[in-house]
Amino acid sequence: MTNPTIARRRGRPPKTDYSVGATQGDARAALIASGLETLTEHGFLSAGLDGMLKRAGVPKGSFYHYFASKEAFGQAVLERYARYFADKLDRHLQDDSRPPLERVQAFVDDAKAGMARHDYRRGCLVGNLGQEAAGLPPDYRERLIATLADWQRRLAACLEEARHHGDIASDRDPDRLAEAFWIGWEGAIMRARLERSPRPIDVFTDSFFSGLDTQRQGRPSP
Amino acid sequence: MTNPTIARRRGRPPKTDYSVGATQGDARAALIASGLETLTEHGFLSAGLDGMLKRAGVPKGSFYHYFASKEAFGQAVLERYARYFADKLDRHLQDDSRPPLERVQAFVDDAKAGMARHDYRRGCLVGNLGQEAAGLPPDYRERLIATLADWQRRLAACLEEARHHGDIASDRDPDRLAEAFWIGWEGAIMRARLERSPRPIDVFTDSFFSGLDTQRQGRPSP
DNA sequence: GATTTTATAGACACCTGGTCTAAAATCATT
DNA sequence: AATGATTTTAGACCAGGTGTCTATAAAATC
Repeated sequence: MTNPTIARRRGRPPKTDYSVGATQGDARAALIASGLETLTEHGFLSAGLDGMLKRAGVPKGSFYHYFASKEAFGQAVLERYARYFADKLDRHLQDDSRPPLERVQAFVDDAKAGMARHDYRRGCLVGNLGQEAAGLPPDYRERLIATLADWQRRLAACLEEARHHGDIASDRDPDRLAEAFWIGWEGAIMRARLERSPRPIDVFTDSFFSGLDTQRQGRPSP
Repeated sequence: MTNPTIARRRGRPPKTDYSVGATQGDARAALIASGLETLTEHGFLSAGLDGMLKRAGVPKGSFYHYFASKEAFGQAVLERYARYFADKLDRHLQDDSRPPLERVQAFVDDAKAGMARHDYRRGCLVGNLGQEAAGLPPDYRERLIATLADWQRRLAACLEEARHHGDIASDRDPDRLAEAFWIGWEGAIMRARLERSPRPIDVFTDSFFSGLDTQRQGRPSP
């Protein structure tokens, strides 16, 4: 709502406009940013274009110049979100200055802080759209599944390191652990949003970590 | 869709109609049953009354005779679902003929079979509505939180038994474990629906059980 | 400078979905 | 049997959503 309204002048904008402000002149980017905010909060189906247009300060007529339909728009937003999230994952999970499991915890803390910053009103776009999959165009399903598989690969690589590092029992499969992580993660984000509290995320991650290695349960190793 | 269409005659129906058929004459029950099917698949906001009315064989005009609004209808459906689910839980978790953890697995198998029966198109109503909480009337949030707390109590009691039974490490808190279970459970149901597969449920439950007791990881106990 | 291309403005058509009112059919009572 | 009350229904209504269309303006191209 505090978004700077981009130039509303009629007709093709002057070339120099692009260098004026951050989002100024780039209606498409403003629309996607607005879509990210709205879709992470309300999902796709019950989100109205009008609200997103107003938030971006872009008139309706411009929307269909940049996107073929609301459906195509949603895909663009999802793609952007997936990239944003994968970058965040890599930033933490490939941080060689810390042991692997600490990197995972750092990612969790980062995500938790993000949720708190928005008063636990926004969730994970993948989770939101996943729940709506029944009413979404079929291509969405594939994209969502592929996105989760991508995140799983990135996490599994880090867990594999943790296993070599001795923090995960050697008979556990990092890939399956990563799969379990994202399954539970989506549940935790959903619940955190429902209760407007970070607690579900903590309960889940503690449970996840405590299942990796028996040391964490205060039992002597063999 | 194969639901028996109830009498569509106009005006007040004859008194004897109530004894004719099972659902006949009871439009309210038919509506709730229809709502259960639709809302578990599509959620609340993007579900249209028309579809549910058609499925129930009840004309549109009748709806507001039985319910004050779509919102009140949703609450009635949720209440019904919570009761149905709590009954299912108790049926399994209080089955004294089996050890506690086997009862949990029996519940999981039951739920899995239910999902398969509907081709993984229907999910958990609590999960669906939870994800939509941002756009739902505020009373929904409380009801959803209370419902999950109720399920948590029922599961915790069973896990407490399991702890006495020696299947759970004595330093683990059954209540917190139960909390973690439902957090992950909702994630698993969501993912199973997205992938139209029981695998996410298996991955989650295996992960949950393997975190309860180190014995399950093939390590010698102290 | 004339033409074409790109971008915007905002009304409008069309549809769907939730709500409400007036009417229809039956019951209850005299 | 006639009248009034009760229960159910049909369909109109209106708000809000998506997508379209024409007019306009600036820039690029010729």
